[in-house]
Amino acid sequence: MTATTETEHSAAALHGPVIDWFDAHARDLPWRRPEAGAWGVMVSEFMLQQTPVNRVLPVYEQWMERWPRPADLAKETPGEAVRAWGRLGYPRRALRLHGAALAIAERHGGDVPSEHAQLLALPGVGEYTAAAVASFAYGRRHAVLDTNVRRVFARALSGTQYPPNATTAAERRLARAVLPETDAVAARWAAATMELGALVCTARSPRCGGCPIAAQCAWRLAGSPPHEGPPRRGQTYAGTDRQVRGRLLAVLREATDPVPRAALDTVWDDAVQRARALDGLVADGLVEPLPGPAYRLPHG
DNA sequence: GAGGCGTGGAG
DNA sequence: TCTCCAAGCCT
Repeated sequence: MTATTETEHSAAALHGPVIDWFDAHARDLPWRRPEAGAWGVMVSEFMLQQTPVNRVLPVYEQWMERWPRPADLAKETPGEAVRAWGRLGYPRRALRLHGAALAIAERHGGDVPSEHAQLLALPGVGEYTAAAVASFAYGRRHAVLDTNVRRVFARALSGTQYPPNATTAAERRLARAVLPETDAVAARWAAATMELGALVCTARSPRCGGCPIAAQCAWRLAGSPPHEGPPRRGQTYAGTDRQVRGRLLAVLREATDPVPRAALDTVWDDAVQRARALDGLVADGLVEPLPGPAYRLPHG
């Protein structure tokens, strides 16, 4: 028996338990309901990129009520998308979601595309998000490799506590090898492995007592060895340009009229860093400079 | 491929 | 308090 065949064989034994567990324990999230549609799935995926579910929920509800279809968002200025994004973080995602809505309205007749390649061509849609939308919204068969799934596979299949820092070709190969054959089961498997990673096979303290595949988990069978290799670099935040950008944008989100530069000067003492951060926001298209000088969220 | 990019909750 | 980390993407 080849290694690949063996992997597929042992993986097949995981499908049932993991999907059964999902049927019993899946959270009732709004973007999982049928009425969410492909657009709801896409909006949720953008918001969930690096932001926890609990913080996404209220913003998602407001967003979908205000812009129930891509064409509705496409009519707005990008600044309105940034404003409605609120404090979810990484506001470039709001800009990209607005850009994706424009592209969907123009190139796809207002309907979120179902093909992976077409999704991937949209701004802000990478390998993960394209696979997630195709799988969750359209039931297509794709390897959906997010941080949760990578961790579940690292433990259950590879026997390590954590996956590598960056996604490797080996991980993609493994994810494809264990993907169920049919579209419907593959889509269910993708959602189930993500949920297992989010609720049970968590990064800090996994709840192995509640895991449907604990008895087959390669990491546990190896004695739960600690992580080897370079520690994952913790990102410092205090004092960075990111923090300054956040403060500047917070002022502009709250303002309805253009904000004079003098008003922005109060958010950070270091004038050099403040100017650099503001320039960066302008360069990113998150802020529009006006005569005065004054600034506002982008109108066009 | 490494580094930049927000924000806030949990341990 | 401080560290970690949360459904990534882009350059």
